[in-house]
Amino acid sequence: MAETVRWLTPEEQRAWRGFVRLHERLGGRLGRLLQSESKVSPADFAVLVHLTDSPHGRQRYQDLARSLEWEKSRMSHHIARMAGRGMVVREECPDDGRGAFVVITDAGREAIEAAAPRHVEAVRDLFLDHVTPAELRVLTEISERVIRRMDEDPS
Amino acid sequence: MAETVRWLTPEEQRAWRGFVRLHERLGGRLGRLLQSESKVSPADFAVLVHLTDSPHGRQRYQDLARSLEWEKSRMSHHIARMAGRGMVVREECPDDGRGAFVVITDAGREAIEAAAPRHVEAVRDLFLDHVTPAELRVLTEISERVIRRMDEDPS
DNA sequence: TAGACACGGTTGATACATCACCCAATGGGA
DNA sequence: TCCCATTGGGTGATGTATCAACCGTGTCTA
Repeated sequence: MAETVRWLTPEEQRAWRGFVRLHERLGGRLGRLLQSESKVSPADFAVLVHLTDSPHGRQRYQDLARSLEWEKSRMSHHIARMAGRGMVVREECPDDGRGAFVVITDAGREAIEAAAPRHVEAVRDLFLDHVTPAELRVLTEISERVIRRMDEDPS
Repeated sequence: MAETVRWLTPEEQRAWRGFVRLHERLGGRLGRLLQSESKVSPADFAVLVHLTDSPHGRQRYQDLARSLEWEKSRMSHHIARMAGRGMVVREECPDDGRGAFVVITDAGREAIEAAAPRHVEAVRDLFLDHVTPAELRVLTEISERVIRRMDEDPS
């Protein structure tokens, strides 16, 4: 079995390593920047973005988890910590006795509004400004195609 | 200041989110696969790959940290855990009283040789097989260009 | 040759992710 | 109507990442 492995060609190897490293570095910098300048971690940021995108700044735990592709356990722990820092609150759901909402607070809105401009600027400085529109289209297409494949085949 | 932010255009937004999500999903799957089938975490895997690439399967902590872009602290903690599991050993450095080597063990070699084929196969199945050679070249170029920029400007 | 400073690595505290379970509410059949 | 599988969420243990502070060793220079 091990003898039939199709190892990566040099170009494939280079592409794959480059891709992995790109994300590592980019993610690292953006994360550090967010955290150092605004007391909002990348995870916090993602949660807050989704909440501000939702009506009344509220979402069910599960829906949030699905759109962030987090496990419910992670969501639960993380929201608890964020609630502890006053950025969100947990709210019971009257319709469904089991369910719960997570709702953004004023402090949460302030936090993300403070963090967003620097974040967007950094995404530009570090990434978008160095990619041509044509390349960007290729990247978008690759990403969406591969993600679609993974959706179809939950392995 | 907040008024002068160049927010992302819809295409940029789509590209950026796609890129971020692509890595999240791909990384998640590959990591889970690695861990579930071989008792080697993605971090372990990276360390072992670098060690097998080095003469005598040994490298200085710092060198390893630099090429993986880890902090020395992370390296220290992680190697300690890997040593606990018998995949590597720590070795004093005679030339430099401060320094130390990390050396792969036979068990470490077995572990990575067991894990690599499945990993490569998954990288293909999930990613490379869905990207054309031309797209792959674009991706490589983007990655290397952006990484180069970050090297030049350590912000 | 004595400081002073840089380097290589370690440690402990804290935050975070994941896993394996748990629990209660729900909703569909038999 | 009862039963039971499913769903929405929570919990605690464990492994991992990050930060800051630390320590001994090496190196440079006054």
